Formats: sequence, structure tokens, C-alpha cells
Amino acid sequence: MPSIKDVAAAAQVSLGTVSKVLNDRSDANISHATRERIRVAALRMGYHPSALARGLAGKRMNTIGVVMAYSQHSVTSDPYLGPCLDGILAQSKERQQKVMLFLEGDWADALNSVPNYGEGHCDGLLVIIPRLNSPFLARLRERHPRLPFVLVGDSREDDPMPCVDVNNVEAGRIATAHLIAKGHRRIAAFCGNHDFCSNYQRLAGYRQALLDAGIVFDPRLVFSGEYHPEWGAHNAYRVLDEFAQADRPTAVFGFCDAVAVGALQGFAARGVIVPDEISVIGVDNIAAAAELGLSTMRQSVRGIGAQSVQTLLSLLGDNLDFVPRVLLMPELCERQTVGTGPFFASPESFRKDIG
Amino acid sequence: MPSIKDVAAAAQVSLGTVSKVLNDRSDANISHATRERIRVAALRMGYHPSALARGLAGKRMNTIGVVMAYSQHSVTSDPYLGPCLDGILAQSKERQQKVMLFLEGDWADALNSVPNYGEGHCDGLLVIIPRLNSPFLARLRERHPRLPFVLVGDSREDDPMPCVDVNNVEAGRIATAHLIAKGHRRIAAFCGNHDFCSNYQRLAGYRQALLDAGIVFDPRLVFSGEYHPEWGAHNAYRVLDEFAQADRPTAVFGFCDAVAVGALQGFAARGVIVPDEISVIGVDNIAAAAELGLSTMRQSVRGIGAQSVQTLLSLLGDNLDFVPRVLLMPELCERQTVGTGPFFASPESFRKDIG
DNA sequence: AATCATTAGGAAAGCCGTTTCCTACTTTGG
DNA sequence: CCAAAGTAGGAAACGGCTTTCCTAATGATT
Repeated sequence: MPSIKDVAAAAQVSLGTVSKVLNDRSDANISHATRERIRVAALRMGYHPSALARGLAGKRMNTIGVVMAYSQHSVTSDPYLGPCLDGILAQSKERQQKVMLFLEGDWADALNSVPNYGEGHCDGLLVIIPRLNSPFLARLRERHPRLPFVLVGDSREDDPMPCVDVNNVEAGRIATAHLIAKGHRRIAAFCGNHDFCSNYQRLAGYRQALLDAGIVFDPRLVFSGEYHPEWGAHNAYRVLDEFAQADRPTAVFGFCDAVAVGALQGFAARGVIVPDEISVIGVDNIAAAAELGLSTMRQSVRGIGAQSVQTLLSLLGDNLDFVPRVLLMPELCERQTVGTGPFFASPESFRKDIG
Repeated sequence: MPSIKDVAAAAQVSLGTVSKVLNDRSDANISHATRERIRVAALRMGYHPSALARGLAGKRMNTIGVVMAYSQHSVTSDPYLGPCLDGILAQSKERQQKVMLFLEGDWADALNSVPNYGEGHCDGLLVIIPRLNSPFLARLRERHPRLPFVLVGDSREDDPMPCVDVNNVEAGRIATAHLIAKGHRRIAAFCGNHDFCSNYQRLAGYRQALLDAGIVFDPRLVFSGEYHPEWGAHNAYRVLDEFAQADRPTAVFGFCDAVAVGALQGFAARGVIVPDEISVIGVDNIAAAAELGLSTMRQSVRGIGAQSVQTLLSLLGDNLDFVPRVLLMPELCERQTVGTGPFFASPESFRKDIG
């Protein structure tokens, strides 16, 4: 492996001069002839600078770290982590950044790994959906105050930090507004995990849509749970069991597709026809949604991953004096699980309400 | 960020001493009291050594690089790359190795990136299924003769280098022997890409099985193609069109499941019933195989990924004086696409023939 | 008491770049 | 013709850690 010293010797200049030339430093006065001599020597020897030495001297490593917690023992088949990683990898390649993967068992595990993140490999970090209740981010900032990071798939509002996420409030609002426009008034909300901010934001969107339509919010229609099909089925049974026929919700808003799919299964198990007897909408547009014809909110997780690289790089490049928060807009994806409700008026009013 | 110098100052020793203590060097004579003093100081300051500086000083980075070429714009959903990466990540985590991902557009692209691999980040490389016809490996060895690497999912024999792969010869032999044992004698081989060694090895296994059974190899039964469903369908049509009924193969060995699935589709399109009129077997056991009931050879790609990490680490640790070649054994996975052929004798002979 | 072996730890070189500060030498202007 | 300014490049410090080679001081040996 030739070092800069070898190049300097070959070109008969000092090694500092080589550095200046190869880094195209315009403030250095080096004659054209010398520049060429150095370039030729470097090329001939196949010289490539050591990232380690550069990094040690305070330059960028052109490496971004990706922190994620294991999901059911496969990262690549996870409906979020997989596409997100794809987007990150593609965009990193584009921007000539190397990618270092920090795969943690869970966020408690990640907490112990925090010291590793500061070893110097990475210029910045992409943190994929950390749990709200984990002290991970606090620890990260405490131990590595100089290490920039971007939250991916998490746009918590209590404590503003750089993040890239889908606009979950809008996702909740649009999904709910869609159900309302279709003539539904009693709409159940099947919530997800408490330690993801998306859950609160989708709920806020749900309430906003009700407010916009002048529908009084009924806490009885909000069901707690987790982002898991079983909770969808469980809550579907509750909807059927706990309400009188007249009082029963005519639509369900599942806070994620997994929950919505679970709800679909729950209703099917009880012989309740979707969308004739009850409508269901989800969020995420996972593969299963397309297969089952589930109406949902489409979001490009791959796009979020790609965007997060951009955001991190801008954070590293310019010393931004603001905290970038990028919220991508989700799109309504109509399929076959939303039917008209008892208050459905006309196709015209329908469009108007979504606004 | 506290450096080793800060720890030395706090513990009132020289920085060399700190290094010796924190690295548990037994050859250094440091009193127990001093050792403790240094450890406490380091712990209290939250000291964590810079990997950059360590690496520059010639120590291991505890980082392994993974080189792979993009597949149809998604790594994580690729049936090989995804599980393989999963295995690599899990095992790396286990062995406390960081992972650096080098995602290349294709192998020509990878060729240009070769200089980057020697920047010092990685102690060694995992190269995932490089193309046989790419000069990538030659270039890699030429530019970085000191950088160890393990071939993953490729066990070329012309030029022995460390590799981890499934035993493709056995995969081909067992699949073919299974068809023979089921009473087939005329077995078509639907080959895959010429630039993967697995293709030649599976063919060798196919021929070995024929030889073992005393069946004369008929070159007309070998169909060229690529690892792609379209070639499976294409060759299925050829089988139906180019052979007289009496002469027609009664079974097809698809060199990968994609091809076998294509063959299934081709036969279905012509109204030929599988397995009644013709049998089909594949290799890989992809998800679609299970869905379609395709008999195939099961291989754990995840296991290959995990094993490759082990192999690389042993390569790094001990200075092995041999070239490790790990070939994992595939397993026959019987489903519904293989029926009995015209020469099927009895269940007893059946077991015997597989050997 | 003089010599030798241990023990405990320090000093400094080395890894490979970057960057700042200097020193000559060449122009240019007055 | 001399001073000021510009040009070309070198010297050396620095970043953080490892490692080899030394130097004292202590303890054991004859």
C-alpha cells in the first residue's frame, strides 16, 4: 500500500505538498508542473489515501452509520426496516457515502452500544424508529454531543431534533376524512404501541378529521393495542361485542396495516362482511394490504430512507442553524375495504370533504 | 471526547501505560494499584478509544466489509441477498464486529470501487456472489494483497480461495437422484447463467447422478438459459415442441427455483399437468416454491451468511495455512411437483437409490 | 557490599494524513 | 535600484493510540 510519503518521494516534493495537490486546495501556491508531476506519480502508484489517517486528522469519513433494532430476527424481511434500508443504501451510493450498519437486538441493547458510535467511523447517524420510552437518544446526545444524527420514521415533537418521517397527522386525518366522506360517522380507532410517536400523531389526525366534520369525539371508540395483527382481531371482537347494533361503529381506522389486517381477519371470523357491514382502512400500504385489497394510506418508506441520507448530509455540510424536520406526505390508496356508510350523501360532497 | 491522554493525566501515569492496562497486556509490568487507578479513571471519564487511531496504529478495526451488487433495485427483497445479509448481520453482532456495506450497482461498478476497500475501515471482506466473468477478484487481490476476503455463495474451483457456499454438486446430484429414484430416466436439465459457478456444479451433480444410475447422458436434454423464470417457461415449451411423445423427458430439473417456477408456468400454459404428465424439481427453496408446492433442494442462505462471518474471522485470527472452503449440505424438500416416472419400481429401491 | 535480575513505568517513534506557519526566490512598482 | 508583494514549496505540529526500547528503583544473590 503506497502512502503519501511514497508519492512525495516519487514526485520529489514534500508530503505536505502532495496533500495540498491531491485535495485541490486552491489556497496553496503550487505550480502547474508540480501538480501534474504529483498527480501522475499518485496515479502510477495507485495511491489511495487512508480514510483512517484522514479521519484522525479531522476530515470527514464519508461514512454514515445506521442504527436499527432487530425485528423478529430478520432485518431484510421487515416491512419497514427492509425498504428503509434499501432507500438508505441507494441514496448513500448516489452520494458516495459508505454505510456502517449497527444492528442492535433491541433499544436496551443499543443503549449499551452508544460508546461504539463515537469511535470515529461515522460522520453522522441515522437512527431508525427508536422507542419513545428508551433513553437511547438522550444517552447518545450526552455521550456524543458532536455526532449529528437524524431520526428516521419518528417525528417526535416534544424535543425537536432532525427527523424524516411520513406526516402521520395527515395520514390519520386523511384516512379518517375518507371514511367520513364515505358517509361514516361512528369510526373506531384501533391504536398502536404507546412508544411510537406515530401512534399519537395518527390519533391527532383522527381527531382533527372528526373536528373538521363537526363530529363529536367519543373516547369509547378509541381502542388501545399494539402494532400487531392480534390486536386488530382482538379489537374487532370488542367492537362486535361491546356495542349495541344501533350504536356500533360502521368503520374502523387501523393505525397500521398489520392492525387493519387483523381487524379484517377478526370480522371475517365472525362472519361480518367487509365492506358491506363495516369498513376498514389502514396505514402503511404493506404488501399484504395489496393482496387483501385493504384500503390504506400509501407512504414510501424507501423514500423516507433516501431522504434521511439527504437530510443527514445537509446537516453535516452546512452548519444549519435550524433543525430540519422533513415530513413526507402520505397518499390515500383506495381499495375494497371501505364502503359507503349510513350518512353517505353524494359523490360531489364526497370530494369536498377530503379537502 | 476524552482521549487516552486525558485518562493518563487523571491517573497520573504516562499514556503508554494506560494503553497497556486497557488492552490487558500481560507482558507489561504494571502494579495492581496503578491498574485499578487507570481503570477507574477511564470508567469515570467514559473513555472509549478511537477506532481510527487504533486502526492507524495497526490494530484490528473489528469491522467486516460486505460487497454486493444491487439486485433489481432492492437488496432487502432479493431472495438471496436479503437472507444472506440477515445471517451476516446476526453473526457479526454475535461476534462483536461492525459491518460496513459496500453496495455496488453491478460488478463493473464494484471494480471501480476496489480502491475504497483498502481505506482501512475493514479488516476483511465478504464478497457476495461475484460474477465468474468479472475481473473483480483479480483486481481486489492485486490492489489489496493484504486484505483477506471470503467468497460467499460461490465456490469456484479453478482458483481456490476462501469461500462459503452450499454444496451445489450435491444439490444437483440429490435432486437428480430423487427424480431417478421416482422412476424417471429421461430428465431435462434447465441450466442457469454461465457466469455463476453454481450452474456448472449443479450440472456436474446432475451428470454424477445419471452416472451413478447407469443412465447415459444425453446432451439434447441440457437446455441453456439464465436464472430467470422466463427461461424456465421458454425451455418448457422447447421440451414440449422438440421431442416426440415417446422421446420426451418425463422430468425437469430446474437449476434454480426461479427457473423451475417458470417451467411450471410454461407447462400450465400448455395444459400439461404437473406432476402427472411431467415432474419438476428446483433448487433454492425460495418463498414461491413453498406457495406453489414445488419440490426443491433446501439451503439455508442465512446460514451461509452466518458461516461466512465465522470463516472470515478465523482467517483473520489464526494465520491459517490452508484455504478454508466451507460447503453446506442442501436437503431434499419434497412437495407436490414430482410424481413417479415410467421406471418406478418400489418404495424400497427408492430410498436405496438416493444414497 | 557489589552484582544481577525483577519490577514498575516512562519516553519516543511510528502509523498517515492535514494544516499552519515559514522561508526563499521572483516579480512588480516607485 | 530597493522595498513590497506575490509565488512555490518545505518544515513541523497535530490527531489518538500502540509498541519497542529504556531507565530507575527494588529485591535477591554471593
